[in-house]
Amino acid sequence: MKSAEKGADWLSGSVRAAAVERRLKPGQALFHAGGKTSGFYEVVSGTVRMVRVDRSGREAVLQVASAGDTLAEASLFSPAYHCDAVAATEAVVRLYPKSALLAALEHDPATAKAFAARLARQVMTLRTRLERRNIHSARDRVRHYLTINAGADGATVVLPGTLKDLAADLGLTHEALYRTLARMAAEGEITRAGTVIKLKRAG
Amino acid sequence: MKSAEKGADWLSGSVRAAAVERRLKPGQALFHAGGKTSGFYEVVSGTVRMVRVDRSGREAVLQVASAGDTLAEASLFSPAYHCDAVAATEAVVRLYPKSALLAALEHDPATAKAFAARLARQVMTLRTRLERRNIHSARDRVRHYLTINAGADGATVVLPGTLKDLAADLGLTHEALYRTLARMAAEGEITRAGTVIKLKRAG
DNA sequence: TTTGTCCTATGATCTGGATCATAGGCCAGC
DNA sequence: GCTGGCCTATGATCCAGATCATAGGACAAA
Repeated sequence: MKSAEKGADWLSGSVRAAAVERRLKPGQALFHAGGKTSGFYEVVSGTVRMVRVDRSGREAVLQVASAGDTLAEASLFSPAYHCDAVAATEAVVRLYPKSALLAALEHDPATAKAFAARLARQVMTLRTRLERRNIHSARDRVRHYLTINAGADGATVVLPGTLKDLAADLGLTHEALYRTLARMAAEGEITRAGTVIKLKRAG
Repeated sequence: MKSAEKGADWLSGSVRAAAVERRLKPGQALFHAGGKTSGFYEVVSGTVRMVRVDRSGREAVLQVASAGDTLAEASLFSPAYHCDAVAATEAVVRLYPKSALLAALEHDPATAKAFAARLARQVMTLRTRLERRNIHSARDRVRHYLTINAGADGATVVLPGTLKDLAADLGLTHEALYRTLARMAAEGEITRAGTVIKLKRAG
């Protein structure tokens, strides 16, 4: 593969070829609210925070993007950014220029379809994650996660990261998650070997 | 069923013209996991629940769609549904046939762009709502909401629904929200007249 | 007018998860 | 081998928000 063709494999080669990488120091801004949009970004490494600041100086975090995440997709369809993006750590981002992607959307139906498909899938998983946060009990939240992420056998879940990562994803402290998993295992609802969890029959 | 050109104004006329309405009784299924996908839906009235059931019979809700919401967008890019959709109440839904939308994506760049734009905006707001749920304190959650939803003056928020609706959106009980708003008003952080809230200078 | 429903509101109590503290295991780098 | 950092794990305590209860007001239907 050509070096230029790294990153998001759901984008067509021409769009990926137009991508530009940029290195950021902690605290350095990627763009500011009101600035002219130049495209959307993919985080290669580090983390970037999107922040909205109101007149009274209060800040509100809209998103924290880590390696692999994309950000500011909506800016493709708007002339100006509507929030600030600031590197929270040393970070590398890849810019996919607006013009390249919009041109692809116009002239290349396959790319348009792939782009829409990715966004639709993101909407789906975000809705699911949000729905999970409506569950109060830690145990039911874990059940929800396991049920939805069970593999082809409908019972086995291989965690994509550490238990701490999962705890953050579930909106629990890691302590609460450890305890919950321990209890579920003790009561026979699951069996566990490291980050591989198997759901057992209910009842 | 009449296919008047109502509903989703972000879709081209030709797609809207192809829409089909369907009326559901409580408990009636809209589609089942594994079934061939026929398109995506918009809820006209009532509420529809998307549910995933695992081998052991456990259920997990993926989404609860109410009037105005859309569902199963991702099914456009997949041959089979991956969950069940069941009406939770008497409901009316509008089906946008897969073929019509996919054809539009291929041949009509404007529609493709509008569709992608809508999805991108949804991704953005969902990410923001999810981020908000990471905030533990009720007060900070309300602040986050107000800051992000402040109008052009950066201070005034007109709620789109009732306080109960807002409480649900924030992931709080209505009692907790009432108390939090009362305290914020008492301490001069906000002023409130019904569902119109004004942010005051930060303390 | 009366009844019923729903939103708003606030008091009293309870609890599950957050927080704080401690410790063992594992691995990378020195 | 030793050290430091991080993940895993569990105990003790605390507290914000959930839950339960009660009540006034707005509004629609009967």
